[in-house]
Amino acid sequence: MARQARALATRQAVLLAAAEVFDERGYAAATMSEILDRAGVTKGALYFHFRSKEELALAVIEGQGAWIATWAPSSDSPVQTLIDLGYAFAHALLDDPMLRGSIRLTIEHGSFTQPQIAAYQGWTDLVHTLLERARDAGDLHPGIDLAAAAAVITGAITGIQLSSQVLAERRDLIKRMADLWTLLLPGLVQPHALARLSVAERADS
Amino acid sequence: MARQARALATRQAVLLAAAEVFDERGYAAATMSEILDRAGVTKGALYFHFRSKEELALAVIEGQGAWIATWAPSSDSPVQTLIDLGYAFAHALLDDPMLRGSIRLTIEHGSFTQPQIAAYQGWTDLVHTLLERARDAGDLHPGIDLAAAAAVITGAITGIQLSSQVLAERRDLIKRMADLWTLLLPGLVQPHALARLSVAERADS
DNA sequence: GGTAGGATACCTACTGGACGGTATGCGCCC
DNA sequence: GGGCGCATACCGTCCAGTAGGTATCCTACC
Repeated sequence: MARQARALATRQAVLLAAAEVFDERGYAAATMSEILDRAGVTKGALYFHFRSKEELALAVIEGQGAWIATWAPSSDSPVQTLIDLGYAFAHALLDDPMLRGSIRLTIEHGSFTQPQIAAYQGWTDLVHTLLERARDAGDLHPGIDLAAAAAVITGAITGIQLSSQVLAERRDLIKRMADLWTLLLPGLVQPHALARLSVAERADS
Repeated sequence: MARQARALATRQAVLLAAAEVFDERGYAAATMSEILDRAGVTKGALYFHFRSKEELALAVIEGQGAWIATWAPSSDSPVQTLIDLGYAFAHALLDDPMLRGSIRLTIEHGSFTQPQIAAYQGWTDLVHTLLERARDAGDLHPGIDLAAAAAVITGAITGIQLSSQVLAERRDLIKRMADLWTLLLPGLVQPHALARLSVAERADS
């Protein structure tokens, strides 16, 4: 697997361009030509690295896994970490074309079905783990169904992000995220824990 | 505008088939041929009623407006009505292909941008109105930002529905809706009002 | 350290098919 | 009998993917 540095660079260029185009047009409406142009690469180069349009899309979707993998807890408090995760995700959506394309492809449950489920599951698992820690810390209301709460939270964030994109090109995404936590947290965490949380975005990571 | 009955029938057949195909494949991946086949109609008939693929899609999106227009409040309590609206929407998503296609097209912020915003806005306005009534009835926490809450609720329902579709083909949609209300309501309504609500689906409409 | 030779990385031109849309014609209801 | 409603055949375009060639790099042997 001793690849050349140049090869890795073009591969990355293709991935980035593909993520951008997929994000803007969606899978079916995206054309290889536009990806080619934007990457500054020829067809031969692209099809050397990716055997088909679908394989390219799958590689873009994989970007989510990479993002999750590099993410690190930001606080001792699990719930605060969950809130911060939401904001980190929001900022990544605003800044990182790779994640944007990945998210759009995931949301478009289209021809390829399996990997989307994996991507969704990755987020839900992450949230679920944080909720478990919060429960063990005694921060949550007793009797909360963690799996249900994790599914609702990931689903809600998905929808918030989507509606913010359609209605305002994500300009109000951060505010919408704050609004979501304001509404959700009272049903999730106990008052004593709620008092210690910063619902608005915090200064540090 | 005295149209023939037959014409209206084929127009409806085309709309229904289009909604189904758009729902299953998305706008770009949907082909006119498949819509034609499923509607049992020829190209000439379709293009007599709709001048282009885009115009057909817009007509499908309009189905949402029709659904909202026919919907009627189910309870004296505004919040209960809001909850019931969520379940009614969920059932319509499970049963009504027209609404399904319309929702998918709305979610796919694609080539045509304007009407999606209108569709989103229709839902948000409806929720906003119900929240206003709830506030006037003294059911909500004081100081709640109604516009923000309306945006979060519609966004969250959008996302719940979407993740339920991707992960479980909407099989757990009703449960997810119940989970959402369980989490959301404590942050929205005051305890005395919460006690009177039925979060789970009710027997009547 | 120079070069043979194979593998890696990339380029260009092309193809086959599908797709949205149109032109034209024809029967049937009012 | 005229226009509404539909049928059929056709067209130009565009797109994913491929064929086949070329350049660039790495390794190894002398």
